[in-house]
Amino acid sequence: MTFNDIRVRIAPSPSGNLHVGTARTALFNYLFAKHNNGKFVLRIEDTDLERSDEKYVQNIFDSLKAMGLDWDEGPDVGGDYGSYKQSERLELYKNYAEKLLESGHAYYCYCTPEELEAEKALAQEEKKTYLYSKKCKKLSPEQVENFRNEGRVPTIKFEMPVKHLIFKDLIKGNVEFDTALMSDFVIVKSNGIPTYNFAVVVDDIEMKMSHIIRGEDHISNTPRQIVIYEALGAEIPQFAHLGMILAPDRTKLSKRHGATAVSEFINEGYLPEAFVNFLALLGWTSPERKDVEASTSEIMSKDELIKYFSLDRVSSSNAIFEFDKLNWMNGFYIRHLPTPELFERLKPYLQDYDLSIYSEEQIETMINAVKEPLVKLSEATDAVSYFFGNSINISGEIKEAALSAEETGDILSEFAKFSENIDYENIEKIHEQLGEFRTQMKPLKPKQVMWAIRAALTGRTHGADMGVVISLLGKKKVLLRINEAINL
RNA sequence: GGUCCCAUCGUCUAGUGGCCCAGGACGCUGGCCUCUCACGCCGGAAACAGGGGUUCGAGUCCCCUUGGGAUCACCA
Repeated sequence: MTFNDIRVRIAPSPSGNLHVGTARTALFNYLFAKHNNGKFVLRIEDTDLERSDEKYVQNIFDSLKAMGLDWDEGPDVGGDYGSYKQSERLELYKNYAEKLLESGHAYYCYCTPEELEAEKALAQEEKKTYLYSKKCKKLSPEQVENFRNEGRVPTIKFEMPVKHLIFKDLIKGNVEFDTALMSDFVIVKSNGIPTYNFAVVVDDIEMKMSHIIRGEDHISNTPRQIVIYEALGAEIPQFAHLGMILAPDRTKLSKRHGATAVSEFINEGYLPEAFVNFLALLGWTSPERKDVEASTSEIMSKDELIKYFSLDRVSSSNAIFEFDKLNWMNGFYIRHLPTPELFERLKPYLQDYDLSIYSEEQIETMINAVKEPLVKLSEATDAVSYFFGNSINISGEIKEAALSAEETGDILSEFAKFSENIDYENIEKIHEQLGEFRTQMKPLKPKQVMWAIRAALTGRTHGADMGVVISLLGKKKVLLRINEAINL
């Protein structure tokens, strides 16, 4: 098999928004494909009529696109092996099921759910592994006729061949199963819809997948899928099973741990590129890079990830999803974004403000002054709030902390006078003038002086550079706020 | 419970028998910078789950124990 033949896929079921686990699997598939000059395919597995919803298909599209994981073939862009929605491939599965029926690998099963339950309960009681009795395998024509008349609609079951099965997993190594312990299983439901294990195999064969990279929750499905490949005489793809992503409490990542959908993270203000970078490092590490400092060697663009990615550097164990590193990384990306670009990304979070009162240049100055501590874009809303509106609210807490000292009144009234002559247009100059003011206020401590002015002007005990604050606010608002603070 | 997978700092991990009294990043922490928060810079604490082997030598190979995870559907 040449490198050009590499074809991988991500096959989410649209029964919810794109989950971070699925997103990470998609990423690894994407990186593997791109690194090897292969194709990355998107297939929607919507055979669960009950739970599938078109709105989730849209969410999957949007999330994948936001992450920059563009697919070469998929429901919207098409491809040589479509349709890329399972619900539109029903005829195909039917044909394959027919083949299996003819070759004797599969048979009709008329058992009712109740009968099956009873068998399982019995096995449970005897503490034996449940194996279907196969009683429907050798039904006489009369019995079939009777069941039909009763109105029973059969499922199609695949007969599990008994063998010692080994497959070589590209991440886990050899994985072995004894199929004698595995029951015959349904491949076509009574409603005519194929089950997952059957549909994936048919699709992966038809779509010529070379590698199946997925979560290790699928390991136990693998032997069932392999025997279908064999029954169909098809070439078996290479498997690679990724460890799970766990929540900090070491259980499966779920809603109760907070956000689990990629779209939620993005809406909260995580940059897609930071999120992708973080996800890539959950289970994979770059080989040592001599072109960069160790301290930033984990910061990688999509192109770098593609360049360095390989399956043999993927960890075989589970990984815990901790926010600390994601937060740091997101902040790092925010800090390093060119200002105009950052402004663009910040706009959705600044909608409540009248940005037109400032020039583009002033906005950029403002953004640069508040961006350092941002962890998420959404935090910008609060971080710039005091640059807007005339008066500000000063909470009792702030008043207590920064404006309650005896000298505060003096500092503020002196500053009110001083502010008449500030050069508001020139931030550098303001810094110098602020220095002069601090000297003027001696022996009061510089910190105390600045603390009071900051609190009066911003209602905060910390925030943007005071030169920037004063410059952007301008004389009118500075005076207004100082006077309001004096009269507090 | 059966079957399968996994096991290095709190977390993500480097490590493929000697280069490791175990390296990096995040977090934590001490200091510097400083008008605040932060950023940045310099330093620190912090791990090979336990027990047996194999070997001149084991974090690295084998076995057992323990722990964690996954899976046992007419869901995917």
